[in-house]
Amino acid sequence: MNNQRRKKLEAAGWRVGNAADFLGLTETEDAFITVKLLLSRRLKEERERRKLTQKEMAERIHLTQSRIARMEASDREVTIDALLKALFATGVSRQEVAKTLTRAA
Amino acid sequence: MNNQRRKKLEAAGWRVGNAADFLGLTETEDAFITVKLLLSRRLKEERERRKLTQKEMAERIHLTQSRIARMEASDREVTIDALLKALFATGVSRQEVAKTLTRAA
DNA sequence: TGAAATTATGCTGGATTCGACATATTCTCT
DNA sequence: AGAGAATATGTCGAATCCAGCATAATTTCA
Repeated sequence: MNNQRRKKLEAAGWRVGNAADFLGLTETEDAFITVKLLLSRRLKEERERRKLTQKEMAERIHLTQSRIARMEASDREVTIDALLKALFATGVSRQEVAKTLTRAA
Repeated sequence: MNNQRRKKLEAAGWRVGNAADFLGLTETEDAFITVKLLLSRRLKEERERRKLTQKEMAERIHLTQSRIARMEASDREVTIDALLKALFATGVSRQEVAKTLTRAA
């Protein structure tokens, strides 16, 4: 199992090594997790582009460092709602978000 | 206040007639609600294009009619996560979702 | 008009997520 | 290696969301 897939499964709440390897993800789950992954990556890119630490980023958009960390990790408990709010608060436009979603998984 | 704005405010949990008219929404809130509105519209369009009732639609993607109704209404309690899952379950692709987000608010 | 179908809204208990803080782990230098 | 910065993870109470069911309101059409 490659690393990309491993991360995707873990984000979905799977523990690598269980039945997911055999069952696979449904297309719906796959598309959903991909969106989440793309948005979390974009959030991290935005932060790095601005050369900010997670702490600094958090302060600017009124969150905590831990929350930013989990968002960037595309953690299970993080919703797409939360990611979008963070991206918009960071100044990313709706059009840019749309473009991000077209990226290859 | 036009109808578009009224719906947007109500979706955000405002009761029309309160201070929102004077304060306005922040840009972040506005972008977020707009995304939600565009996705809920798309969901309704998909259903109507297939000439399905909410009940039929609900059965196909394993939800209830009331849930579909609230999603299409862009109800406050409905998350973007839920809307995306419904859209993907309906067969809309990630690329199509992205395109939907570029529509005019 | 009025019955049937369709859509919208009220409610509730259980599950999930959020924000916040503490602490652990990893990374980056010298 | 070791200090300090940066990032990741554990936990918890409060807030929010979800599924499901009942019922109200609206629409359709004979």
